[in-house]
Amino acid sequence: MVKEIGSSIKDEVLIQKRRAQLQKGAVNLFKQKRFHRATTREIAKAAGFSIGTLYEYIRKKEDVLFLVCDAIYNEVKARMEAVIDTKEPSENALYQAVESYFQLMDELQDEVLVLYQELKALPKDAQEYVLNKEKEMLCLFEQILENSYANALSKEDIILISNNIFIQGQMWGFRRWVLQKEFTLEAYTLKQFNLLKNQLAHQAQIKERGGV
Amino acid sequence: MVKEIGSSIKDEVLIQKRRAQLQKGAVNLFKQKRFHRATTREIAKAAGFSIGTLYEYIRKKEDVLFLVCDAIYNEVKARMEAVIDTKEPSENALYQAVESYFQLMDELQDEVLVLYQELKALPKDAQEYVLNKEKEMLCLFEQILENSYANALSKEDIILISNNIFIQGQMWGFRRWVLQKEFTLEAYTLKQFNLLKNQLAHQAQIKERGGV
Amino acid sequence: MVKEIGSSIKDEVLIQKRRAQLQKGAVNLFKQKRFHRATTREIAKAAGFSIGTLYEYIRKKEDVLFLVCDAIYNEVKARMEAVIDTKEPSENALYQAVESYFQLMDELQDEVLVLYQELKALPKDAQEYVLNKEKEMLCLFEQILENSYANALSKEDIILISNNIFIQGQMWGFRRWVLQKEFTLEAYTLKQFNLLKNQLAHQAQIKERGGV
Amino acid sequence: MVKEIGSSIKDEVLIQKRRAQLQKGAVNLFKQKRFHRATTREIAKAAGFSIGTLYEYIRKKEDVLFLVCDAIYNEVKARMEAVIDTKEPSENALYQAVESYFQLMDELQDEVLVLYQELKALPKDAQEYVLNKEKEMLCLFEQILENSYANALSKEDIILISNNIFIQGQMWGFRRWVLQKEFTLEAYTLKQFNLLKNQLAHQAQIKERGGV
DNA sequence: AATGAATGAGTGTTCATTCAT
DNA sequence: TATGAATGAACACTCATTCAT
Repeated sequence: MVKEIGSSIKDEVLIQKRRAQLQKGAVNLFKQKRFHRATTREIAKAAGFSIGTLYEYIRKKEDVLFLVCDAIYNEVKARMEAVIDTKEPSENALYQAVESYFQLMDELQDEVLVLYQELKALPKDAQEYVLNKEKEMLCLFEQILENSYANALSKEDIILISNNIFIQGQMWGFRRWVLQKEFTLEAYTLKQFNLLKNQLAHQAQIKERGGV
Repeated sequence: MVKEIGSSIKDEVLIQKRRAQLQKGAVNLFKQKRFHRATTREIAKAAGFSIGTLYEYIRKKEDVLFLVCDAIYNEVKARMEAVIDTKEPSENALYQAVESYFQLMDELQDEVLVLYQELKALPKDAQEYVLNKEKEMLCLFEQILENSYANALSKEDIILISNNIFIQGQMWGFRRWVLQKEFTLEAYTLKQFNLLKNQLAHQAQIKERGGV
Repeated sequence: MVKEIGSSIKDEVLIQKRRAQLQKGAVNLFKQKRFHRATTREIAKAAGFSIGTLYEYIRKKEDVLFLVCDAIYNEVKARMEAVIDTKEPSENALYQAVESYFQLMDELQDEVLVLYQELKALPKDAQEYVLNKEKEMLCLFEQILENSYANALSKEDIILISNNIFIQGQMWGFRRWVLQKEFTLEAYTLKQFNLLKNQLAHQAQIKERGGV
Repeated sequence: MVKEIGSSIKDEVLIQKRRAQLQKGAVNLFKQKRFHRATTREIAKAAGFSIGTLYEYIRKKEDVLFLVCDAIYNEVKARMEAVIDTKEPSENALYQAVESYFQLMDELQDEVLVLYQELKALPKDAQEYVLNKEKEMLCLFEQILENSYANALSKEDIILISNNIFIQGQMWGFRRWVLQKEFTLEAYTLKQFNLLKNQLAHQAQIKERGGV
């Protein structure tokens, strides 16, 4: 599923190049200044071209935001899938997934922050597009949990824990002013994974004994 | 600490009344239409007075947002403190706090959503004001954890777990399209608290044995 | 039938006043500079208010044009009807009508010129509105001809001659660089009416003799 | 008198060919979309070449309009002169001229409509160029009238009647929604010519008798 | 000679804010 | 104290025109 943005430029390769430029410049700009406050002229300038050229590659200001969102999620998904596919489901696989995900959230923290800050400003269809990508990511975690802890966890546990992992990754970037002051990424990853492991271990014990 | 908004009206009681009106109308409006998209005229209308009157009680459009933020955090803090004050520190106290907090996040989910969506649009000093209130809340959880699990948890554990609780509460509202489809608030609270308890239990075991 | 333009101003009397101002200024401006070339800022200035105020009384630039058109046709229609109503159908009545109409076209020549220059730029529904008013005017002439020359003229003659009168009136303004150099309005009216009378006389003779 | 448009192309034959292409495409486009609304890109496309190529054959967008005007008037003049040259001045010659002219106005009605709709948008010098061509046409009618009815008509009559003929021809295209619903071109021509003849006959009678 | 990517001045429109009543 | 008409800076977007290839 790809959203068609539209352009009056004929050279497809050039479009790709310019849009990459644009997306990069835009993220940079949006870090300092939110989408709403950034003018189209500023966006153009940040991308290194004129306002006229900007509008050769997009149709609406909104499209810039979409470009940013799309780039992030594609990156996230690509990286996550690369990690997942190569691993046997196991505690180690879960660790690998969590570590990769947290690592990614660290690297892309600006982009992800931008994405979430602006998501609500996108038109409904673009919002759904992003939420779908998000669902796919949640599914990755759910699958790993399911594969590795099928008999320790209920369906509900899996959903809840996946969500917890998901937002703990984002939290690293969102709440950096608290967390990154107290922890290194490694420490954060290790700590959270330990807490997670404890939960899973405990849930397993409980289930063994036949409790809720 | 109270942010001075400024007003040309002398009657303090009237100011309070009008601002309450304003804040209520604004949240209603912002639920449907983000702050950026809402015009001052719409805000005035939602509050039930004219654009001229609006500007008798605020100085800038931004102030409206600030009013909303302030109202939310005051409410949160008030309720949380009520819980804390009446409880001995214990597992039960933690449960009470978590439950109250989640309950509050459920009740105020629109407001909190609005607050977080717009936080970054506020001027730096207002942002800090909000983040300070947030810190106070985190401290509440930290205190309870400290009081009840002092020898089970390291300082880092406390910080991390407080943060986890904090965002899990917000998650209930932010990710409602996933979570509120799968869980009732009670179930969510119970599940998360159980997972939390398991963590704490496991951490305690570990510490007992003299581990990490 | 009145086209609703829309305004955010509540005082109806003020709206009327401002729109009259606007329409007057706009005609003045459009005499020198066509609608398309005139900027909204220029229009506002010509009307004596700021760009912001302009948009308190219209919704779109187009509305200005509509205001102009509407004012003109209402004026034309009102004046023509005043003349017609008071006259018995007769050669004299026809003369009165033609004279009044030509007189009017002389007085409103700028306005009418503007109207016809810009008519095609109006949205379809506004165009129809104007053409309807035009039809009403044609009918006035047709009625007079019918009443006074019923047995001298065929239906087709009436239509054609009405059209001829109609455009001869407009011609006085449109082709002023030729006609107003050669004739006074009185001379033009007299000449054209004489030519018209001759036609009618001849048609009558023809019909009397029973020919086409 | 030919207006110099300017081109960076050396090959004169190619220039003629491309400009013919351009003029044809432009009329087609302007029928649907007025000059002001048509973009240069659309004009280039309608002519079958790129925007870059368009600007090899014109200097300004305006030039396109000028090209259209020029083509129309040259055609009109050529045809009219063909008629004049081959005819003795007489009532029949007048009929031939009127018929040819009306016929042409029928064939070129789109072009003429475009021309008149946009005339006022042309720069002053181009407007004068067109009005001069118009004057030449009026002169053709004046000459025929003068030659054939010299002693029946005053100079003023000749001017007035020439103008009447002229605009009745244009009227056929301009007011097609009324006239072409009621008449065929032949019927219209015949009717108008009859009315004209009656006028001329009557004027002749009057002059004979020595009146005004 | 032909192309089409790049440019940026210019336009319609919005909306926070002011201020006379 | 309340009103709402007036203001103009600021913005998204367009499009005629240029110029390197």
